[in-house]
Amino acid sequence: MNESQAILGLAALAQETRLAIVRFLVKAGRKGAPAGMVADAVGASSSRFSFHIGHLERAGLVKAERRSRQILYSVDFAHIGALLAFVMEDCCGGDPQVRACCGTKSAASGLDGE
Amino acid sequence: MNESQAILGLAALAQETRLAIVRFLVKAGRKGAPAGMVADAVGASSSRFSFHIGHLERAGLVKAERRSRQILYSVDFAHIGALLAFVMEDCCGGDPQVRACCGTKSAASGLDGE
DNA sequence: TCAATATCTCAAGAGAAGTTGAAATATGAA
DNA sequence: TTCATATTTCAACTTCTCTTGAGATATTGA
Repeated sequence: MNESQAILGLAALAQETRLAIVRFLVKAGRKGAPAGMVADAVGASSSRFSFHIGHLERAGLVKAERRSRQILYSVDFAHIGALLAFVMEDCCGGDPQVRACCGTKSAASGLDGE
Repeated sequence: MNESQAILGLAALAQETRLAIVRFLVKAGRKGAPAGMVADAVGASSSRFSFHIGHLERAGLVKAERRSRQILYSVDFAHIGALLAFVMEDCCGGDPQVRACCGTKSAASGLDGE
């Protein structure tokens, strides 16, 4: 993960429709979900979905695999992890307060407990 | 941290000049650095710098404090932490592979050891 | 081959983002 | 007040992003 890859990844996540796609695909897990189902779930037309999933794919955040006439999309969890690691380490210098938020279930953000 | 705040934050980081500003301010630490020094460091004109730092400030990633005729900018580490936590928990469902990248010094990204 | 299904690509337009240089504002010193 | 310093705001421009609808491509089955 270098700087331009990170910028691509951050820009890919910084959009409502694309964030919704990622969220849905995360729920779908490693096996992924077909394009049409994801497009429906996020309320996007086929061309709009294609535009955004292409963005996510170019950024490396999702992977595609053709299964007969469908295309299954799935999240590349390792890539998202590497993106977060880049922001935390390379850009924030591994600052303890930043790391604290992620290390153990959103400790510093006060979202939830275990 | 809600979704629109997160999108603002991600978009703020997804730009070369702004990422350079954040990096420099992270090095400057809690006490921050004056606008002119940061602008110089990242090679931006005063108006260009002002445009981008305004973006970062609106996103909540940096804070400003006037010190006589200078304005000191500093990173809001807690806010960046909350942003990363949002992506990890709320958007990636706290997936173990994503969390592994950040929990213990970029384990899964293979960047460095302790 | 023909039709149906699933998805992608293209072109056009609206709107947002980024750059530039000039002018405005705020602060402090002579 | 006048000047110098530090920073922001504005207007004009170019470029990028997003949306829409129409048409193209790929796959399967009759």
